[in-house]
Amino acid sequence: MWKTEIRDSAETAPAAAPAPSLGASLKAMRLDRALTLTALATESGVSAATLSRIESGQLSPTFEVIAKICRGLGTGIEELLSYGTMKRLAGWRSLTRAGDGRVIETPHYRLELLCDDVIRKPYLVFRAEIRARSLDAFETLQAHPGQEQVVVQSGRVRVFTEHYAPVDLAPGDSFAFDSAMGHALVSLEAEPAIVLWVCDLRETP
Amino acid sequence: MWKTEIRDSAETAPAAAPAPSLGASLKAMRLDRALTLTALATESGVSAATLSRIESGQLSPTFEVIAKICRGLGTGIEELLSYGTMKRLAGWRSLTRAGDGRVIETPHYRLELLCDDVIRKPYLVFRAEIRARSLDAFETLQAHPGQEQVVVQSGRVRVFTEHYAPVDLAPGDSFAFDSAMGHALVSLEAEPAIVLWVCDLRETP
DNA sequence: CAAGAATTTTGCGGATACGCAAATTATTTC
DNA sequence: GAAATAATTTGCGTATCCGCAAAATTCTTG
Repeated sequence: MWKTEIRDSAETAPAAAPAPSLGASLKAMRLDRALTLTALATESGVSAATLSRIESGQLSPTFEVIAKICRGLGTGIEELLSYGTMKRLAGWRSLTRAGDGRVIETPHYRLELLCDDVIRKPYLVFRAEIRARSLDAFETLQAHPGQEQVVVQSGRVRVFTEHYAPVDLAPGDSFAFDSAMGHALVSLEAEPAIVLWVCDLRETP
Repeated sequence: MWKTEIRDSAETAPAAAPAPSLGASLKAMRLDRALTLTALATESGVSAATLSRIESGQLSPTFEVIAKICRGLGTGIEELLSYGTMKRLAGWRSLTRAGDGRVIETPHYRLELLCDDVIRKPYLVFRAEIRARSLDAFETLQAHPGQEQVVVQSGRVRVFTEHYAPVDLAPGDSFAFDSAMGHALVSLEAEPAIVLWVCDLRETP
């Protein structure tokens, strides 16, 4: 049906936990920037002693000092925590032949996911057949965090979004929107319309 | 050419600083999930007293308890910290009519960006005309952080990627890959192939 | 509005983090 | 290779965190 090949992967970390080791990450980042403990101490306003103990894992720093350190390093917490710990998956690729995608059926759409076996992709791409013919078919408009974009392949579709007048799209047209608005697509013709759909579920920052 | 409409936006926050207020964010997140302090306490293993003092800002928690709280909430640190402080841009949308996208010409491709006036979109979608006929035309393979996915619309294309044998794609086929591998697309026919291209430049974490 | 339950806040004691300064270890220089 | 300098680690005292249990507050319910 579909397959992904993976070239090179590092072992997975304990998962959800915010950080395997703050100390190691901090040390790695500091050394990569060629900073001494005392230098970072002056830069961040956290004593070298404390930095030392954090790096050696014999102390769980206060949020206040974490913030100071980040400011001193000019970085965000997330980057600091994940530094050096990137479970990088290099050189992957994935192929889905025409018609071979995983299919999801809903009352209104028929979705065919393309290359959805890749876990780390932050977005989804699927081919959708728009079957709904009118807004009445929808009980409520879909709304969720993230954003999406459609490109019409064939047929004509009308896009309803919460705060706006509907927009009609012909083949070749593209439409992007904040998924937080309720939204729905309907076909304007008897024949189901086909659209390419890109969907990113991440919170819009 | 294109236009974006914006519905509602909140003012921007002080930027780089790791967190304006951890307490406020935590409280917001906890309340949004309809959790009581005691409930979160059992969930996270941090006493309700401590949680209370964190929320009211009279205590700078240890990294250890921050981690526990995140685990209890099933969230990452970054999301927790930025919760409620999102410079959210709600209800935007953007339309590009067929042929109206911004065009970028390269020796090998003709790219038409779709809905590229939306700044906060973490990915790019464009329609590409593949003109290159052989790998020789490329000096070096493109490589950059991120990942991309193509869906063939018409024509037949061959995808070269650094560590693999080339893959041939026919209309309807879709192919996703890590952009860190060198990559190039060529048309297998005289007529330029048309592909829909989704490109996410963010570092694969 | 009073009685009851649930949620949040406040004392308090023990544990821990943090900065200063001294001691140890690593690096450089003559 | 010894002396000097730089970098990191180790006592130690104070300030702060954190959990337990009790007090105060808010939310139900008759």
